[in-house]
Amino acid sequence: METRIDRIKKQLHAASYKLTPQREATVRVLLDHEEDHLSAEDVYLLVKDIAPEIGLATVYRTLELLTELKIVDKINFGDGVSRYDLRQEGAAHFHHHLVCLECGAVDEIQEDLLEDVEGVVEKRWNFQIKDHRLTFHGICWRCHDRSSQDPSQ
Amino acid sequence: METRIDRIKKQLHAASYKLTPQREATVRVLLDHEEDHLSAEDVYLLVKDIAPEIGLATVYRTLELLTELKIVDKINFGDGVSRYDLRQEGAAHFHHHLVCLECGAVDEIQEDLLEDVEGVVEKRWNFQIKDHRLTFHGICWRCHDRSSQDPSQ
DNA sequence: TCTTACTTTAGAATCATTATCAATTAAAAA
DNA sequence: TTTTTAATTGATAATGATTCTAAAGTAAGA
Repeated sequence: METRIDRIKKQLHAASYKLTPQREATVRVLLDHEEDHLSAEDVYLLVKDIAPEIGLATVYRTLELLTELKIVDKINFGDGVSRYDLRQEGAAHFHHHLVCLECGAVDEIQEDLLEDVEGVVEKRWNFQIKDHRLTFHGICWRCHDRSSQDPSQ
Repeated sequence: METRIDRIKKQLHAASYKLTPQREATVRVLLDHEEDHLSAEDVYLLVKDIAPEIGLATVYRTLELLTELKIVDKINFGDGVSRYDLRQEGAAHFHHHLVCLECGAVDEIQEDLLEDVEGVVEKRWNFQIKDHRLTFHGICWRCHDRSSQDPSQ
């Protein structure tokens, strides 16, 4: 069985990059935290557990490289740090996010939902869409539930 | 006739802030560059033309204040600086952006377009939407035209 | 083995943003 | 009008994320 790492390795080779031990460790961390939205610093700290000799600069370079190859997406929720998010394999577009203003949780929406909107934008603005970023800010279901149970709120 | 500045002044007063000369100069710059997406540094340089004694920190503070009052929106296109964009008066939500990957131009879409999508998200994910950020990355009509005229492309 | 190109590390440098603090200004109270 | 109080500002220092640099390491091909 071909693993996800193998396929990423092929993508790197196709662009004439090597999957060095440092790069592999970084990718593994991203795979192990697919649900999260890690900053470079977060990734660095996690990678150090499996490859203690790695340097922060290498993590930054690797993340940049993976972004270039569209294996990860770099995203910014306005808190001063860039976050890195693995793309679903084969996904044409980046998935969407729900950011809770109350607890700060970030949930993902894998469904596209934007087909119609993109059709309108392409035609009406004559803009050839390659990718998108869509983030909703609001109150997540957890905080919603919490405050409806708690009469003090 | 009540001007836009007057209305902003009222919004500040309602939140018990003053429209100081520095703040007024900053707002004027934003009004005069409504089409642009200025960084704090950009705003600072422009404000200096009409209020040379102003400090960079004050510009940052003013932009933060205006963001808090939802008079401007802070947005990040991934180039390492925050940009500040006046909200349309009375707009419930932030407008969308088209970022050209070729020439870097940023165009605005004032139409909402997301009503249906937001309805789905609110219901299906039980998420109470307060605002959104939507940016499309692709090729703008100008670059599109250019390359269709130029056979070398 | 020799050469070449790629990659890494550690730390310095850079750049945007935020914090500090004394000085200024404006409004409120007397 | 004077006094008091709180808000605001400007200069600059501090912070924190990210990028750059230079020397050393690594791997692959000739």
